[in-house]
Parts: sequence; structure tokens; C-alpha cells
Amino acid sequence: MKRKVTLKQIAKELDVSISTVSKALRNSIEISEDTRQKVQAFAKLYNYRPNNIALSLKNRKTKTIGIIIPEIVHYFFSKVITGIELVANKRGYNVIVGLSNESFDKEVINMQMLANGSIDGFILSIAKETLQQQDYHHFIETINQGMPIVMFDRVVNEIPCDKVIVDDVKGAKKAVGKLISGGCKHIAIITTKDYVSVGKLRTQGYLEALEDHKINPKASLILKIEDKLLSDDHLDKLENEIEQLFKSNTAIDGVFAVNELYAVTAIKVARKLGLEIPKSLQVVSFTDGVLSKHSTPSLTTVSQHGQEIGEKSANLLINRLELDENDEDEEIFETVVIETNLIERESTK
Amino acid sequence: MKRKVTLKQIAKELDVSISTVSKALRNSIEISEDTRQKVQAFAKLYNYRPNNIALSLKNRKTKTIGIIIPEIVHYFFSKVITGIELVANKRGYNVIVGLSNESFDKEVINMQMLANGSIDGFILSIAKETLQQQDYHHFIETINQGMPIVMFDRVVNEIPCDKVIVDDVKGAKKAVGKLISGGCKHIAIITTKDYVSVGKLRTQGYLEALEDHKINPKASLILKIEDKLLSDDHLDKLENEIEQLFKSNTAIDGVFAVNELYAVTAIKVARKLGLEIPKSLQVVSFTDGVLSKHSTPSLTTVSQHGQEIGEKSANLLINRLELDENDEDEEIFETVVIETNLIERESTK
DNA sequence: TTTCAACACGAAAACGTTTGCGTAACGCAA
DNA sequence: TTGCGTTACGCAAACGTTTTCGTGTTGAAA
Repeated sequence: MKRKVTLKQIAKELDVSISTVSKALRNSIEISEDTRQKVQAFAKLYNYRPNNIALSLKNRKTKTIGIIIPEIVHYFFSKVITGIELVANKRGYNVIVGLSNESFDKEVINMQMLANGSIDGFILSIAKETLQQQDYHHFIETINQGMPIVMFDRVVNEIPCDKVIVDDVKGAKKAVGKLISGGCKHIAIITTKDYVSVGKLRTQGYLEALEDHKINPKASLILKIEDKLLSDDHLDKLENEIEQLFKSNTAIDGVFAVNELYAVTAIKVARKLGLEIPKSLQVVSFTDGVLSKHSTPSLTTVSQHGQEIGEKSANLLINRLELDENDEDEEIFETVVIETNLIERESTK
Repeated sequence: MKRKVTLKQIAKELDVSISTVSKALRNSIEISEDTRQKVQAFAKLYNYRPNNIALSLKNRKTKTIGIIIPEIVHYFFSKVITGIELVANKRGYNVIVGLSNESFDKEVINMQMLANGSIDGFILSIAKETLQQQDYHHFIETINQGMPIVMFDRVVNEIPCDKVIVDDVKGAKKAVGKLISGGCKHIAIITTKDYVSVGKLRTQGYLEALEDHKINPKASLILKIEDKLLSDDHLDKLENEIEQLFKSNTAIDGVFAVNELYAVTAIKVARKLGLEIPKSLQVVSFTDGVLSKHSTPSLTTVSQHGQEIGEKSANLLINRLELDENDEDEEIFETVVIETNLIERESTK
């Protein structure tokens, strides 16, 4: 087992100084053609590669991006990571991942673990618990220490950083608009409690779409699910709530669900109740994931372009990192909106 | 914007030496109660945290694990990462992720980027292209440089490292056994070409199950899909192939699919052909992912326990890392088999 | 012969830690 | 006064780089 070879070892072996070896490898003109070749040959033979940690210490940057997301077993978030990793790699950066598990504490701890030199900047999406508590001091402190953050999807406006979001309101309006133009008169929404910002915004889009078409919203058609029901254990409870919705509003002919799971569950329940999709009930959901594509009937969905969000976030962050070096701090932050688009499939007419 | 405070700054500010500060913070008995408190108070005030990179350089270990997987938008792999991150975090490690995208070159490059000091060891699952080319020199070299590897799921035996796998053969036998005991006489398998090791093993399990029950395998019931068809673009082609299978073998009353996508696609095609699930056709798939749980009918699947695989892998790796320190190199490698289990749902009787 | 570039290389500092060892100052016993 | 043991601290090395600056050796011009 040969350990990794260092400059020092090469230097000793070739009986020159460390600096000579370093310069030779970097093709410095200070070094004679002769020694340069000798050193390079030796380095190649022993497969020399500069030690990243030493470089990080010297250069005071790690060429590594920290990602903090609530969970990774999730179509949207993993798509975002794919996008981040893609451009990070292309631009010579590595990607280190922390999962907050939707917990405030884990989010804070994860950030602290990474903020002490391990990374150059963060890309993150805020945990639900953090949104609920509205405690953002860890973001502020990180930024104050000169470490830039890019937030995506779940953002909060008062933090001074770049942001990449989807236009949830507009996306929801597209979805509901599709139902309306498909002839639906009684459109229900299945959404989350309001503290989840995206749920709130999508609900807002639903209401605006109705208003635009002079349809009076009915409180009984708005089903706000306690968010914990997303975990698989509470599937029964979710089904029950949706069943109640349908039973007490038999006129429903369209459903807008703020995520795939709500949509497929609604379809399952509707079928049980004898409704035909899309003939007597049309369904549109948010998040164009694997369920939408492959369940039967396939779902008409609002695609969020997760990968694009990841790519944009990474580019924003790296741009800022590589700008900081030379220029003064540009304290102008961008908020990029990635357009959604509606993918029409079998669950609508 | 106050930059991160260092020992040197504290030392200068308090007019003591760097070593005094360091020792005071680590509660060394060499330091007087007085200075210790002064230093600790100051450090707390300025929120001092030791720089990870400097520690890594000094200790020659990074407390970071590198993960290389083919893709991340994938239920199984993201579950594995969840498991890895869980125990890594608990044991004080970070996790850095590289995606090979099933490409040999990206796998090699990713490993090289990380192997130069950024991490202490790898957990990985081999890219399909690598399996096809059977070129494993990058693994061997990494190991020779003293960096341990743990392979999971897609492994190759000749590499000297710990491995965590599922018993694909046994899992497949369970799946096919379920179909047989449910009364199926003509069971088809939808699998991948043989170079994908798991596809090959699951096919083997299928054959063994048939043999155990004295059923003669028929070549026409074995459909081997060219793997690229997993990408969504080629869904049509996949459907066509499956349709051909059904049409030329009308007696088929059971299908074993080696992944969820093949299973739901088979169901979709079968329905189009007028077959009822599970009455006239029963389906079992491998990989207990989101499709299995939430599609209609829900799928009976072989669960691989991805998270457990991740946890076990991380524990194996970290154990080895922390053993290397003191003891001699233990050159005894483990191969842990995580048991699968069959989850019965609506797609079987 | 003297002087001075040009050349080719080495020494050392710096990045931020930890730690073994040396030592000044002090008190106290001989 | 000498000697010795504590106590409380500082020095310096080490981890592996890069880079600035200094310097010894040439060869050639004056």
C-alpha cells in the first residue's frame, strides 16, 4: 500500500527543493528544461496529485458547495441536486449534502458543521419547522461571516441572498385555468396548511384563477391537509379527509392538488366512489414527478423544472464566489423565477 | 461583515500566544484558570469555531465520506443516501456526493476529484458502463492508496473491499414464488440485459424458482430490455416490447418485473389488452418505491431496504476508518447481505 | 580582471491547527 | 546563596501547498 506521494517526497527523491518541484510541475520558467522534465516524469510515474486540503487551506477556498435540503427521497429535490451537481462539476466544484429532515435543529447543526471552512457557500431550501418558527438567525449569521447563500423554492424574503423560485401563483393559475377551460364548474383544491409557503402561494393562485373567471370560491372546496400526512403512515387519514371532501361536495368535477401524492390519492378515492377520470372528474397536480408520468391515468401536472432550478442556483452561487475574489462585494441580490409549464396528460380532458 | 475569527486573532487580541489560546480552549491543565476563562469568554463572544480544513490537514483525515452513485433521481439510491447521511452525521462525518450518470468517465473523474485528500473513504455503486467495460482500475488504485471503499448493490467480487448487497436471487425467488402460490402457471419475466448484475441475478432467481416448482422455463417468456429504455424518452419502445410479449404469449398469467417502471408499464399494457389485475394477471416487481405504493393497483414488491443498506455501508466504512488509526490494517473484508422481504399489495391475489 | 545580467534554484512565509518541549519566574527547603 | 520543583506560558514543528524574494553560479560585456 503506497500512500499518496507529496511534493516533499518527490523533492527528497530527486534531491531538489520542494519549491523547485512545485514550480517544475506548474511549468514555471524559473526551472530549467532539464529538471522540469525530470520532475514531471517522476510525478507522472508516481501519479502525483496535489492535496486538495492543503490547497484549500492555502487558497482559503474549498471549491465545494454545501447543499441543505429537507429530504432527498423526493423527486423535486433530487432533480435540483442533479442540476447543481451538473454545473458544479463542470465549473470544478464538489457538492456536499446535508439533510435537515424538515427539522430546525438539524438544519442549524448541518450548517454549522459545514460553515467552518468546509465549503465556500450554501444552496438550500428551508425546512418546514424553520418556516414555522420563523427563526432565521443561522442564515443571517452565515451570510454575515461572508459566506454566500442561494435559496431555492422555499425562500424567505428578508434574507439578503440570491433566490431561485418557481412562480407558484402563476403555475397554480395555469393548472386551475386548465380545469376551467376543460369545463369544470366546481373545482376543489387539496393543499397544505398555510405555513408551508408554497402551499399558501398555490392556494392563492387557485383563488385568483377562480376570480379571473368570475367563479365564487367556496370554503368547503378548500381542503388544507396537516402536513405530516405526507409521510406514508398517514395515508389512511389523508384518504379519509379526501373522501369526506368528495362526499360532502358531490358536485365537484375538478381537483387541483398541490402535489402528486394528493393527486393520486384523490384519484384513488374518486374511483372508489365511482367517479371516472377524466370524464366526471378532472385532476391537475403540481410537481411533475414519477407518479405523474407513470400512474394510470397519467397526470396533467405543473412542471417545476427542478433540474433547471438547480443549475441556475449553482451558477448564481459560483458566480458570486468567483466575483468576490476580485471585485468589491456586490450587494445586489437576484431573485430568479423559473417559469412553470403545464404538461397535459390523461387526467384532464 | 466580520470574517471568521482564528486562534491567531484571539491570541493577538488577548496578548498571549497562539498555543496558549489553543490549550485554553481545550481545557489544558497547563493553562491557569485565569487565562483559560478569559480566552474562553472571548472565544464565545466572537463565536470561534476551529477551521475544519486546518484540522483536516493536521489530522490527515477529513471526516468526510464520498458517495458515488449512478443517479440520484431514483428511489433506491436516494434512500441509500438517506441512510448514509443518517449514520454519517451521527458519527460526526459529512457526506459529499458525486454522480456518475452511469458513465465510466464521470465515475473515474469524480473519484479522482475526491481521492486527493477531500475524503477519507468511498461508498459507491458501480456505473453500468463500468460494469460493461469491466475496467476497475480506478477502484483498485484508490484502495492501493489506502483509501477504503464500501460497495453496495452493484458490486464486483474481485475488488478487495467491504460490500453490502441484497440477495437478488433470493428476493426474485420470493417474488416468483408468490406468483406460483397464487396460482400462476405461465410466468413471464421482464428484466434487463445480462451485464447489469442485478438484472442477471434476478433472472437467475426467477429460473430457480421455476425449477423448484418443476415448471419448465420458456425462452419466449423472458424479455430482456436494452437498458437505455429506462430513460423516459423510450417509454414507447418499452411499451411496444411488452405488448409483443403479451400478444405472442396469451397464456401469461403472471409477470415478474425487475423494477417498478417495468411493472407499471406492464400493467398499463395489460389493461389496454383487456387483462384485469390481479384477476387474470398478477404482477410482482422489485424495488419498493413510490410507484409501488401509490399507483393503482398498488404493487406487490420485493423491498430492498435501501436506507438500511446505506446505514450498514456507512457503519462499515466508518468502522474501518477508525480502526485503521490504531490497529494494523485488517485485510479481512465483509460482505453483508441485507434480507429482502415481500410486501403484498393489490397486484397479486 | 571586473562587473553585471541572466539563469536556476532554495529558503521561508503563509494558510489555521495541535502538541511536545523548553524555560522564565516563583516559592521554598537546604 | 544555592538548588529544585512547580506553574504558566511560548516556541517551533508538522500537515502539503504556492509564491515571493534572495542568492550562488555562470557567461559575457566592458
